[in-house]
Amino acid sequence: MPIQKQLPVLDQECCAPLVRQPLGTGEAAELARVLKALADPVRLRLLSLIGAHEGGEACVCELTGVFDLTAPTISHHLKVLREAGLIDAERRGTWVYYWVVPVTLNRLAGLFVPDLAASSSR
Amino acid sequence: MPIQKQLPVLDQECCAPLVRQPLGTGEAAELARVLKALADPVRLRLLSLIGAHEGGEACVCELTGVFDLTAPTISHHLKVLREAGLIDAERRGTWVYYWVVPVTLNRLAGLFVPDLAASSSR
DNA sequence: ATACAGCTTAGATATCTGTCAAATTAGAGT
DNA sequence: ACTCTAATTTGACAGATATCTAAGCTGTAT
Repeated sequence: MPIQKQLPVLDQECCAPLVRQPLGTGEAAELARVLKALADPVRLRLLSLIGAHEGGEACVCELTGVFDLTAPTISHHLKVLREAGLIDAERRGTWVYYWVVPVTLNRLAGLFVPDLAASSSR
Repeated sequence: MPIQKQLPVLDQECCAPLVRQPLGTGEAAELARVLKALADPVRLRLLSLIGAHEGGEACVCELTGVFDLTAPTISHHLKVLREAGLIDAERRGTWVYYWVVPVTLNRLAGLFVPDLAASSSR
């Protein structure tokens, strides 16, 4: 009975969970909220810059220069990412530091990849 | 030299690629385009319904009833998903059938999970 | 042919969103 | 106290978006 054993394995490893089981209304609303925060070129790059930055965090002053945008605009995008739970921030003296919240990113990952149960940090 | 061997492994398996290396401007723009298509509760559910439907495809007539929206609105959302390359469609007689394009979904998956090189179908 | 059902397109509208300039807050260092 | 720098908030505005109604298109069946 090799077939019976093969199917369950495929069931776990194949295909994005998103397209394996219909998403509920509530789930969809919540996920859309987070995806919407991510679905912007500037915010994608901001998140990426913050996450990839040395120490896993970045000061706003290190982010503004990268873009051809004013400080208020960057601040706005950071706020959107923050309210979506994708990043968090803390003021330390003169500067404000931002870092990525792994849990929220992993929730999105769970849409595309099965079995990501307890992913590691960062 | 166990450390030298361990680091490269972590480098491959840990953390979303998105937050490991800064995203380029072009990449970010392209990804944002696809994410924006996905970042809507109705479209998330549509994609999920289509993908999870028997045979991997669904007729529009099977989708409209699920939502409290008019047919033109559903049609609009399907068009957005289609133009993002997330789904494709074909008319067969009276009905139009939609199915998920795995390649595009996998490109998104690659943001969150490393090493997803050649993922399987659907 | 005519009518009907499935689906899309076109046009209209209210809401949301990205951006900037100006004003505001918060801390550091004279 | 004052000033300078870092960052956010506010207000305004142009452009995008989600939704609807009405109209159009494309097959099937009578």
